[in-house]
Amino acid sequence: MNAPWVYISSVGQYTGQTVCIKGWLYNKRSSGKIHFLQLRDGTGFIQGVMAKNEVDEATFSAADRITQESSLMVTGLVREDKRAPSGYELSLVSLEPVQHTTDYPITPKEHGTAFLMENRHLWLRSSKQRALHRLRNMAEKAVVDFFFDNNFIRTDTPILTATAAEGTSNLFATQYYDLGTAYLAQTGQLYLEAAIFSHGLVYNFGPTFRAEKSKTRRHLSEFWMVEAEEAYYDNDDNIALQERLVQYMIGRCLEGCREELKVLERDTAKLEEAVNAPFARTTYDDAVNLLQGMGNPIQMGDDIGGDEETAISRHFGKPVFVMNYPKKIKAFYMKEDPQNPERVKCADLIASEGYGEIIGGSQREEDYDKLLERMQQFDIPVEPYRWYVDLRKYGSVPHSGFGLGIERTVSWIAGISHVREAVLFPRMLYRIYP
RNA sequence: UCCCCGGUAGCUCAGUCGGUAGAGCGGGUGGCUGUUAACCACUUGGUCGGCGGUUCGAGUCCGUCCCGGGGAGCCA
Repeated sequence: MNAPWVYISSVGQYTGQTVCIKGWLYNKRSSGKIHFLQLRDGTGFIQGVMAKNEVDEATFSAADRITQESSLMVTGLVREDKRAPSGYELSLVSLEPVQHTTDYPITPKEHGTAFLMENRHLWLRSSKQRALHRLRNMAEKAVVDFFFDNNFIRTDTPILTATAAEGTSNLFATQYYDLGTAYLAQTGQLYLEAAIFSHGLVYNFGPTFRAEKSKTRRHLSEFWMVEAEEAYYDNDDNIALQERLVQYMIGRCLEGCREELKVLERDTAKLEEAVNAPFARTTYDDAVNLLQGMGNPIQMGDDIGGDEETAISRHFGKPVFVMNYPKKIKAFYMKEDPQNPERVKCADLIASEGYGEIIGGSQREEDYDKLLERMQQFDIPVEPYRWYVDLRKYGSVPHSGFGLGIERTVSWIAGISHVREAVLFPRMLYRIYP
């Protein structure tokens, strides 16, 4: 049998022809003299039908014995069939097991998340997980395309660093030769700030590490972040850029991942709204007043927590930028608001539908003396940051930047309840296996 | 670190007032030519998270430890 090997995704081009599919058995149903084999090959799913009176006895009993998640190669005639979800079926003429699986732990029935996380290496094969990671693939492609098309240069920043950007706690430490302790980067921002003086507009995309002892649906110890840094952009330019990026990402996913969003049972109405209408904008002060008006006990000067974010996002009904936070609760490098020195020129983007903060960004302090003053206020030693403050001496310019969390953004687009599914093998407070 | 919830068959769970350990799914056997988490019959399957205590008797009550889940703080 010399049937050509084809992928399920392109099987429609072979209607009426006999083809070979190489893949795995997803599930099987049988009615004694007819077998229904649910096949997948990485590109899609198709049902193979084998009737007893159409094949020899050995072939029929091979299909009878084949088990869930066995690898196999089959040949069959491609047929259009209205009863098939994809519109196509395979009339099987032969079946060759590649490896016979026994006792596959994940059945087509319900499982708890603890069990599924323990079997993450197998869970990835499930259709919802497949859809999710294909959606992530599209979101990442959108990021790269967006920045490329907008004249940004991808300048990936180091993962091993000597210093902390935002305080020394919450960092993973490791021994670095004879040079002392190195830390896994929790941001590449400071390095990107150096790169704008070479390229003007830059971004990075890579893993970032935070040893926060957070156990919530929004936290990972290792997550992927897109960070951009823009010379001569003020806070408003920065926000406008973020809005365009997020809308582009959602638009590409809506357009290119219709099947995946259907598998994920995502109600896409809110996403379509987000693409077509401007995001809301508010200030920290207005948000606090709003929350207080809703009976929230938040005080002026407090940070905005998870519950407050949800309340704000519900109020606006769409993604919302919260701008100009108090200086005291934000990082040292953020630029003071000239209108109000107690506030900084920053913005967090809170996704809609309760998905929380997906972007943190700000205009940076570009003045040498002001920056040193702020570092002093935050008790940050200058010496390890000598190179960073140096940037304010040699052609300093106003500039801004932001970081977007990929898993949070993908979770929102996918409509899933926990970021841990949005990354292949999540690293969390109590989980590093598998 | 703190608060809340949970741990019973391979998986998902039920287990009343402290009185013989249960179901569905999975596995096995048989049946079924259009199944869609197929179905039907039979069958298999237990260190009730560990240790200690109360009791004639503990899955159930008490103490303690371990493991997991969600949240707070912090953040993307």
